Amino acid sequence: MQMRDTIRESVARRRQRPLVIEVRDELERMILHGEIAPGERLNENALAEQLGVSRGPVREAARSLEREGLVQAVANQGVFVRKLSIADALELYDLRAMMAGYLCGALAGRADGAIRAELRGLVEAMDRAIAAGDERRYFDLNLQFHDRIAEASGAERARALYSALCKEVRLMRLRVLQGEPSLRQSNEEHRRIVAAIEAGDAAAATAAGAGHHENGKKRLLDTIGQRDT
Amino acid sequence: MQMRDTIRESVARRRQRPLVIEVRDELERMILHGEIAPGERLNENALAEQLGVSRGPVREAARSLEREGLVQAVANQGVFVRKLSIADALELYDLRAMMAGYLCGALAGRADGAIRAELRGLVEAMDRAIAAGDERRYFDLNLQFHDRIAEASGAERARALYSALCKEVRLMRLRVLQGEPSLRQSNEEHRRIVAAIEAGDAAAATAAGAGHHENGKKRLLDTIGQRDT
DNA sequence: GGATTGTAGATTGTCAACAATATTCTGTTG
DNA sequence: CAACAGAATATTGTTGACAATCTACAATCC
Repeated sequence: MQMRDTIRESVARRRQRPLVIEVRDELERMILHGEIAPGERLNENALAEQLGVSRGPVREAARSLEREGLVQAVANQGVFVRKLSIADALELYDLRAMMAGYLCGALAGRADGAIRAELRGLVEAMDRAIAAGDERRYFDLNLQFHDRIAEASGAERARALYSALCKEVRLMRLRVLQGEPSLRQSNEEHRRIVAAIEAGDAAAATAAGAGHHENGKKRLLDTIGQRDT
Repeated sequence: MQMRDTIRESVARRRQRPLVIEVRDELERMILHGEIAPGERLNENALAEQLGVSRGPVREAARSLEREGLVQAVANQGVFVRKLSIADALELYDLRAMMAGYLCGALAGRADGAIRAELRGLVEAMDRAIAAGDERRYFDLNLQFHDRIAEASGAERARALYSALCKEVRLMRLRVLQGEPSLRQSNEEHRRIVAAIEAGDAAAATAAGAGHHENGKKRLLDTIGQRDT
């Protein structure tokens, strides 16, 4: 029974963000910024008052965050910011790497001139940031680089999962000041990813994308001084 | 600040499933059984009355399902059962295959005698089901086989994702009556998975697990008569 | 006759109050 | 003084009501 698309489109354009979404985003921000620490409880009353809404939207937002893995609900006790074990974190890194590989592989099969140029430009900009010793800028560009790949890949579900996994990883709150050599190495990997995408080589792009993300796991293992898988 | 375990245990025992969870499970069941068709709206009032609860829990449950990908919420219009495009479905099959591969690989590194024996037993039982021409039983055992791998893998997040992706795939409501030759082939792949796990060969187990799940995608492509990736 | 506008009904969004449960505090007892 | 019992408090679970918004239909105008 689908009517004219023009109507549906205008409806979609007119729709405004419901309060629940606003609340969810704000809670997510608070958690990711460490304003609510892992293991801490999300007090519905306090949050509702603080955000100027009633408890309903806060509860709905919390359910949303629960499915995303950022919080855990316990019956009659409340929802708590998730506390990651080392094993959890290692698994998250694996999954994120897999997802990144998939996104890169998907993009390799469909990248047009615009996104290719954009990715090349980002890699060069990161080179300049390294040369200028601007780690903060490198960090931002790096984020943008991976976001653009995810968006342009056309793999909507994978992009959403990748994004959620990145957020979950941030629950660890690891300080990853990398230093110049590490940055240079990282951008070299970016270059390999772009090369594989431009060559239309999906397998190589998958491998390059996944491999690049496995560094996070390696750093974590170095930090805690283990040497296992 | 942990007090005696006896108290904590009794608390854990006493806690009952909140209404939201019950509602979520019921809604999920209705959607997966096609009682609410893709594209259809979830009427809060009607569902609340039907389930004997108020709209609050229904709304929270819907948010939960939204994150899981089974429904989609539109502001001021309601939440709708997600309608999958062919592209969506293909992506889901890919992601599920990846996740299954990861689970098999993880299990290869930690499978003890009990789970090995259990998996072997399931494969043999599936053989017998094929011989008896009991497709329904094969279907159940197959589900159990993959569930047990997911549980025993120890990869909690991956297991949850795998489970969610399986549910999403079911939104397609594809009839997959396979016929005996296809079943035989499928169980042969199961055997390969178990062999790789028992050999402790993570790479082989990953490949076998992923490969096995790519059949679903092939069947879908056959069905719609395409030959692309 | 077709398009537009206005109105009525249905539905979602939000809230505040009440009930059920968990946590904390305090006094008592062995 | 430690452990327990019970009250007091805080917090979550659930509900029904009200406001905002959308959808469908009918009356009006060109």
